[in-house]
Formats: sequence, C-alpha cells, structure tokens
Amino acid sequence: MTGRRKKQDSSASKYPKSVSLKTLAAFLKLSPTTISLVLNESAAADAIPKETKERVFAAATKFNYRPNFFARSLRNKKTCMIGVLIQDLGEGYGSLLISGIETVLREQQYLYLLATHHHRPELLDRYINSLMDRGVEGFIVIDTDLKQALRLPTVAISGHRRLSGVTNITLDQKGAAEQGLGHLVSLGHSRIVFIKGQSFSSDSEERWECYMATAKEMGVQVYPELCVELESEDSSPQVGYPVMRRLLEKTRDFTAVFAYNDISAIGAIRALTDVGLRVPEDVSVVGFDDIQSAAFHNPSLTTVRQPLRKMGGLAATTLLERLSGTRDYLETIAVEPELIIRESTRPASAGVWLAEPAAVHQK
Amino acid sequence: MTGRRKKQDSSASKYPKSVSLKTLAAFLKLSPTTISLVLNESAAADAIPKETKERVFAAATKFNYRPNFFARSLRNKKTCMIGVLIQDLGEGYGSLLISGIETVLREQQYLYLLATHHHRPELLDRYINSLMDRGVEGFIVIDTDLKQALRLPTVAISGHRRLSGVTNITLDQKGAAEQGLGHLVSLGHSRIVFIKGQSFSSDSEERWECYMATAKEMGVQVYPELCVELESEDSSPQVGYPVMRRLLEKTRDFTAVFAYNDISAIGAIRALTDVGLRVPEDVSVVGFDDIQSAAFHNPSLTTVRQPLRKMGGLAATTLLERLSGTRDYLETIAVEPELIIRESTRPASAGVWLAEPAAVHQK
DNA sequence: ACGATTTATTACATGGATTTAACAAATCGA
DNA sequence: TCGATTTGTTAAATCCATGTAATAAATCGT
Repeated sequence: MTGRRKKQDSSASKYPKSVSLKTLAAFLKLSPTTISLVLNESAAADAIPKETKERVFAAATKFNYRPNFFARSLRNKKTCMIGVLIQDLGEGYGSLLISGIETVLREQQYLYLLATHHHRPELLDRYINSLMDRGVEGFIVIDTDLKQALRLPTVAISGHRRLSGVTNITLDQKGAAEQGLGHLVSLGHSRIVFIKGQSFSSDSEERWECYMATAKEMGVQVYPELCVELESEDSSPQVGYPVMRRLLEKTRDFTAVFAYNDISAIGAIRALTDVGLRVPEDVSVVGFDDIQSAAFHNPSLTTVRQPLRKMGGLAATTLLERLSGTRDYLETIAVEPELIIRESTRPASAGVWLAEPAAVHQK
Repeated sequence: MTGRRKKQDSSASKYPKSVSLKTLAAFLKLSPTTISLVLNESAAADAIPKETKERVFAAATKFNYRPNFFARSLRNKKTCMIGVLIQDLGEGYGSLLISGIETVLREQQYLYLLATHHHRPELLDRYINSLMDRGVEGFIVIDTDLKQALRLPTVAISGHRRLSGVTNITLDQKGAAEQGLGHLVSLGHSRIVFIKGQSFSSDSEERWECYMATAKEMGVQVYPELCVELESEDSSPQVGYPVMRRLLEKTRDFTAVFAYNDISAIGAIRALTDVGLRVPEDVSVVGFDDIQSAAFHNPSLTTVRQPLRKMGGLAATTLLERLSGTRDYLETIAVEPELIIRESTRPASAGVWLAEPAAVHQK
C-alpha cells in the first residue's frame, strides 16, 4: 500500500480556473461540440467511435470537468432546484416537513432554496420573484396563503385555497377533529377549551370548522367563552402561553383543552401549571401534529398526529413527478391523522377520585 | 380613484416569454448595450443624456424587465447565494441558527441553499460540489466536520478545527463549563453525570475537555462511571433517553446531570422519571443551548445558553462582509454563554429535606 | 466508377447580459 | 478651420454549453 501522497493530492486539485469544454477540446484536439455530444450521450453521438468516446470520458475525469451550471441553464431551463416557501422554521413542524422534502429531493439530485416569509405579503412576493429569477422549477409552499396560483408547478402543504394548478396535500381535518374530540368525549369531558390557530395560519379556519361540525354531530356543546385564538407569530411554546393565561383569568370552568398544535399545547400546559392546575389530573390537553418532542414532554402529549415527514416527502414526490411529466396534476392528496394517546389526557371530572398523584413517579 | 382593473392587470402580466435586453432594445430603438449601461448605472453611462436614461427606465418598468439570472451570473460571478451546510434541521438548535442567518441575508438580498448531510462524508462532498456548481459565493457550515478548507470563503459555527480561510464562530466553552458546573457545585452537587456529545458532533470533544479542566480547577471529582456518551443521530430528545436508561441500570448514585444539550437533557429527564426519580428533587439537570422549548419544558430547563440566533446572524454578517471585501478574514469570533437558571436544578443531597412537593403546583 | 449512404467531426447560431473598443457626431479651443 | 475633446451610441467579444446544419471522408451498392 503506497497510501495517498499529499503531493499528488494537491496537484490534482490545483484550481485550474474552471475547466470548460474548450479546455478539454484543446487538450483532446477535438471540437467542444464533440465533447458535449459524447458527455451528454446525445443521440447524435451514435456516429462517434467508441475509442474517441473513451478518450473524451477519460479527459473529463482527468480534468474533473463539471459543466458550467449557468451556461447550461441558460439554454435548457433545467436547474434541478425547487423553491420552498414556509412561514418560519419552527421547532418541529417545519423541520419535519422539510426533512421529508429533502430526503426525496436528495434522491433525485434536486436542491432547494428555502425562504421564510413570516406571513408578510411583501416578503412573500419578493421571495417568489427572487426564486423564480433563480430558476426554480417549481414550488412547495407550506402554511402559506397564496392569493393566486404561481406561474410554476406548485404543491401546497396546509394550503386552504383551491387554486388551479396547485396540488394540495391536506390532512383529513374532519377525521382529526373526530379523533381528538372523540377521545376527550369518551373520557367524559364536556367543557372543552378550543385553541384556534392564528388568523394567518392556513389550517386555522378549516380546523375550527371541522371541530364545530364534529362537536355538533357528537352532541357536544361548544362554549364561546371557552374558545380562544392564538395571535403571536412566535414559533415557540410562548405562542400558547398568554392566550391560556388570559382565559384562566376569566374562567377555570373546563376540564380539557384541544390545542391548535403541540407547540401551543405546551405553552398552554405551562400556563395551566403556573396557575396551580395539574395536567392531566385537573385538565386534559390534546395537541396536534405530534412533533418530536411531544412524546418527551412532561406529561407526554396526547396528540393528533400529522405524518409530517411523510407529507413533506409526498409533496416533493408529487412535484417532481409533475415536473418530469411522469404524473399529471392532482388537485388534492389527502393524508390521514392518527390519534396518539399519551399522558396528557385522563378521564374527566373530580380529578380527585381518579388522580393518583403518586402514580406519576412510581416505579 | 379608478381602482385597478382586472383587464389591465392581466394584460400587464401576460407572460411575455421573458423580456430580454433585446426586447427593450427593439422597443426603444437603442442597442442592448445602451440599456445595459443605463440600468446598471455603469460609469460609462455618464455620457448618456438624462432623457434617454429616463426612457430606458420607463421601458424597463413597463415591461417589468428582470435581467436573466443565468446570463448575468455567467459573466460576473455574482449569484447572491450562499450555501448552508448543516448536520440536520433539529428541533431548535438548527432552526434558531438558520433563522439568524436568514434575517441577515434577507437584508442584503441574499438567498441560501440549505443542505443537511447527516454527518455522512459522501453526502457532504456531494453537496459541497453541487452547491459550488450552482455558484454559491461562500459557505456557512454548522456542526460540520470539514476535512479541509473549502475553496470559497467559509464561516463555521461549532467547527472545531482551525482551517486557514475558515472563520470560526465559537462559544467560550471554558466559560460555559465554568458556569454550568459552577452552578451545580454551588448547589452542593458532587456526584455529577456528564453526558458527552456524539463523536461526530463538532463541539463534543472540546466541551468535554473544558468540562474536565474546569472540574479539576474546581476540585470536583470526575467519575468515569458517571460519564456517558450520546450515540444516535437522532435530533429528537430520543437521543438522550437510552443513554440515561443504560446508566441507570448500573447506578443511581448521583445527584446531578450536565447534558450535552437541551434535547438530550429532555430525553434524559424522561429516562429519570420513568425510573421513578424526580427532577429536580432527586436529580438536578443542566442542559445546553437554551432552545426555545427549554423554558417551557416541565420542569423548565436550567441551561447554558448559546446565543444561537445571534451566532447565525454573526456568521452571515461575517461571511457577507468578507465577500464584499468590507472586512477581511478573521480566524475566530468568540461568543459568550450565559447560565439560565430555571426549575431543573436544586440544592443537592437529601432531596428529602429540601423538596417541597407541594410547591411545584402551589398557587 | 459514380451516386448514395454511413461514419466522423465541426462551424455556427443560440441563450442574455456585460464590457471594451470603437465609431460617429457635436462642441471647443486657438 | 483643423485637431482635440466631449457627447452619444453601438459592434463585437466574452462567459460556456448545446444542438442543428453542414462538411468531409470513408464505405457501399450496382
């Protein structure tokens, strides 16, 4: 074993100020055209003898030739890039989706430009333009309120509008409401706090409507004074805290909370405990999303799970298939929620006779 | 107020298959050169009369001219894009850093290509090449082990090697160890579990060394049997759980834990409580990072805060300044940690006489 | 042996913006 | 009025890859 010599290594990678087709052409005493044809395995290269081809390949390898991305994109529009627009990179929701997206993109050698718009329309517009300038072939938009369809193939996650040309990956919100609310009801809860999402968040409205519809079907009363709404743009649990604090100043006459998402649920739990209420002994809390830390919170969160990573992957797959023409445009792809029961919910009423304070820490 | 008519709106934005300089030139009966000079406010445009300039600007606006990104980049290398390499988009660490980076980039109209390499060398290499192909002007690498300097200006966050040309944004790990360990010691803890970072994580080694050095200085005994190491690549609290569980099978003879980061601290806490130990009554836990949910965990986490958002911003600013030649290359930029004391730590020994079980939930 | 076909290779235009060098035309100085 | 500036504008080269159309040489068929 001779090992790798430093010398060799550095000389091989001495920066040869970009090897272009011309460089190779000069070296091989062929025209750039020939090289291009061979390297792209163009049909027109059929006539070129194997021997020449091999010389070309060898030279390309030797010089570590990489076609100039800009020159190439200037002609055929291919950039192998898509744009991802998201409100914010929160503490779990966004990361999981993006992780799913990236995994799929990686396989197809696609990259993505990520932009967070914080629900500011002018920022969103600016980003859309910049990304299009840079040649993204399509968009995945997450929790983003598009006023009109973009001029490129688009897949929306948590998009609530029907826009022609935009594929929506949607969670079965009705099913989600049924599972979450059903769970609380089956535990005997009836005075339930519902924490609505922020007005700017895409899922808010639909989730709220599904909740009300489900409540009606189940014969559960929805108390207006127990319905509150998130406001801040915060992507930390802080988002849920003040809302619950404010509610608690008015009333404590409830035994359960159905939160807009896990993040706000965690904030709400903190507000509840700060005020001396115990979760789940006094109040049961159901979250939404099942972000990674939901299972590790204390108490661990009962939550309506969205398969976030899968949704991200699905969005990417769908977009890529549409770009390649493999599959054509779908209006909607539905995805199913799943109720994950953990520690934050318990049978209702008189925490007294059901609460087992010791049990929490017992071996 | 005439309002905006739909008609007008749609005709203005009818896709005119890319307006190029040529388009404008034809319209204005000028050469592309002139247009280019005017629009770029080139020095050579001094000779051009105001009137002509205005015609040009007007036409550019009218046709909503946007210079073709690829053509432009093909000549001058400017892409206004940087590459961000990160291990993974975890549940807080990465998001906060990136949020800081993006805020700064946004101001300068820069975009970024994000790639997560999961500490897989071949992936990292591939991404580095792809991003360079796409013309990123520089890199910000996070928790990434570069074997050698990249061929572009680079800023590293949590990079532990000294590479020429790479600016390191580093936390004062010694100070961090002093604050964290000092806190535990001042609370009377002496049998302290230290959870080391994964071998592939950049900060692991240095943090460990600083811990040991500090312990020595403070006269604190470091018990080998109480030192454990994270292994999994998981970016959820799961990462800390099995490690602590395994330790607990061997011993419970400790009163405090100093974790590698908040995420693993949360996992460790779950392992402790699963086994019947109470935090902080029986065991105090100190985390690291101060991710957003640290303050909302139950118990809220005492932690050594890294100013993550600031570090991200600093990295971006530094890189941008270097790209623009405003400031030249710095080897290191140090950043200070801050101890945030919350609920997860308490005076040591006989939790019995100090624990006030009721206090936790008291009004 | 000559047109037809195949094999092998390349000139050249294209995609847009940028920039240098250069060309006109107008104005100035003396 | 002639040469020198200044003013106004543009041709042409450059960045690099791609693909069509064309050229050149070799081989085939009859």
